[in-house]
Amino acid sequence: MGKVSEKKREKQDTLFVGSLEKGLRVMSAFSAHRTELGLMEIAEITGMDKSAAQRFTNTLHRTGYLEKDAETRRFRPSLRFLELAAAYLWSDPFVQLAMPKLIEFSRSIGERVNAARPAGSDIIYVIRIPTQLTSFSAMLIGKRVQALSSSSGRIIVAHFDEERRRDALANWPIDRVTPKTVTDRALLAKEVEEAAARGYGIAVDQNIINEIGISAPVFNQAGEVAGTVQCSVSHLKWPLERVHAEIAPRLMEIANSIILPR
Amino acid sequence: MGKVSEKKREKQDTLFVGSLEKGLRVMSAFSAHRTELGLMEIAEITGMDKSAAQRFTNTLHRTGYLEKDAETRRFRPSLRFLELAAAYLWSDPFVQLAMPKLIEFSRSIGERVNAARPAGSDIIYVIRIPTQLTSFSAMLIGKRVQALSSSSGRIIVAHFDEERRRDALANWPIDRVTPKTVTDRALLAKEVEEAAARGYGIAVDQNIINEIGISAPVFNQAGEVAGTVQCSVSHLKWPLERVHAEIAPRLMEIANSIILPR
DNA sequence: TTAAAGCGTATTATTATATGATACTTTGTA
DNA sequence: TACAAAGTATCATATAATAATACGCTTTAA
Repeated sequence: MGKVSEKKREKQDTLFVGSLEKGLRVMSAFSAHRTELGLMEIAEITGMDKSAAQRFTNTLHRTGYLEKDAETRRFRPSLRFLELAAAYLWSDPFVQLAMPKLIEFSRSIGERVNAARPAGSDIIYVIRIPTQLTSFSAMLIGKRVQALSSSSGRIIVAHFDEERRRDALANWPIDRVTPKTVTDRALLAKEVEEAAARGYGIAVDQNIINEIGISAPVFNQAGEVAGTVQCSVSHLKWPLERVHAEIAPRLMEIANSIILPR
Repeated sequence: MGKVSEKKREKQDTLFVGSLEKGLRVMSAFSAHRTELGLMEIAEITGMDKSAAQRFTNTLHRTGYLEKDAETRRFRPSLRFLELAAAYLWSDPFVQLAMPKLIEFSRSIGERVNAARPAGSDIIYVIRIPTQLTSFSAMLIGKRVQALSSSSGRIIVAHFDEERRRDALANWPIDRVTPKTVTDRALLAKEVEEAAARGYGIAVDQNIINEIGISAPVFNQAGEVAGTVQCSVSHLKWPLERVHAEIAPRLMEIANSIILPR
């Protein structure tokens, strides 16, 4: 049913090129858990028939966006995917402004430092400066994390107006990631309130055990949180008091020094 | 003329979806120097007429791949571009294997450490661990650099067989980037020979003044250079003797410890 | 060793879908 | 204020994408 009306809308709109959308769907079929896909898998994931998968897959291969293993005939993303990332990074003033300050901070603090952007009910990391060994995913640029389980997401929501905040707290997904991930929405509301009061977000053991995340907000001219600068430290090395006393103020200072255009 | 035969080939091949290719062309219109584009600019860059640019642009916008400034009506890459990068990074075993070792190395040496992959006559950076402030472009993942002007490219070419090496040295582009960029192909051949003899690549002042790049090769099962691990240091801080004595051996050790599949 | 199933590849007729010309609207500038 | 340039909307047409079908190869089970 949804599919029918969707098709109808597309059909009526001659400014929407369905083939492009399908090709993009093939590209985004690849992810952390789908690093290498065969034709039939792609067909299944994208909801296309074999022929369609064949065509788009072939086109992406010929244009250099997909690698094809000659033996297994399976596809993988190519370096072109990374080049697109470079184009994004050049276009984002937040990244350009934050980068030098975060490098400096990372040098002085010796801990992992990141920057993120809100993306719906998630955040996406746009800068990652690894200094300590952790899980691979904690070093990945472009990684998507559910907002409510991250320090960044919490300070973002904390600056929403009443209505949006209520909506986010009621409806945004909160899947359990670690045994300590807070999934109780009332508790989460408390966390967000505290973040609002403090001015920065905190997340303890939410995505990785023994990890504390601290996030300070960067505002755009409209006064919304357009991004966050973040630091991740080990609980064992950094008791909460020291986090509040030594890390948070410096992150806030960095965040405040970043003035975004428009 | 080339265009005609190209068109013909595409026309005959029903497995090639031209609309997708055009959409991709729009996406890749964005780059370091084209961070924000209007409709007409996109039309010009991609060689499309206004209508085509309108359709693809609109489709990319509606699917969330392009941001559109409501006031200026200009387009910019969206975070989706970064998500694709994450998919690539997950899929590349070299990145996964190299990452922890390079973080460790970066911590101990305190200098910028990178990894790159060959891409035609260029290399593309797949890992960047910034520790010292430099130009923004030197911190960018996905950044493309002409191979012959980089330490990584030189050690890659050094491991080519006779014929490919000759071809690369004769035909690959060598645009001047800094006043000291080596553009003399005979000199470049010397550099590559020396790299072959040493086992690692060196590039002094080639992309950034006062910068020394050092690259060690990582081989795949077929014995080709599939990637490089690299370190960038300041000439002022690191005289060449120390680079050879202290950095190169450690990079070689790291490179040798990375065993790529297939 | 053979049969069967599953996957990737190739070819085709059909028409849905992308196309590009044109006209309209808005924006910015002389 | 008027003109030019950029963005937006509409539409008839045929190109170019489609999905069905058939083929060949590899893997697994009988």
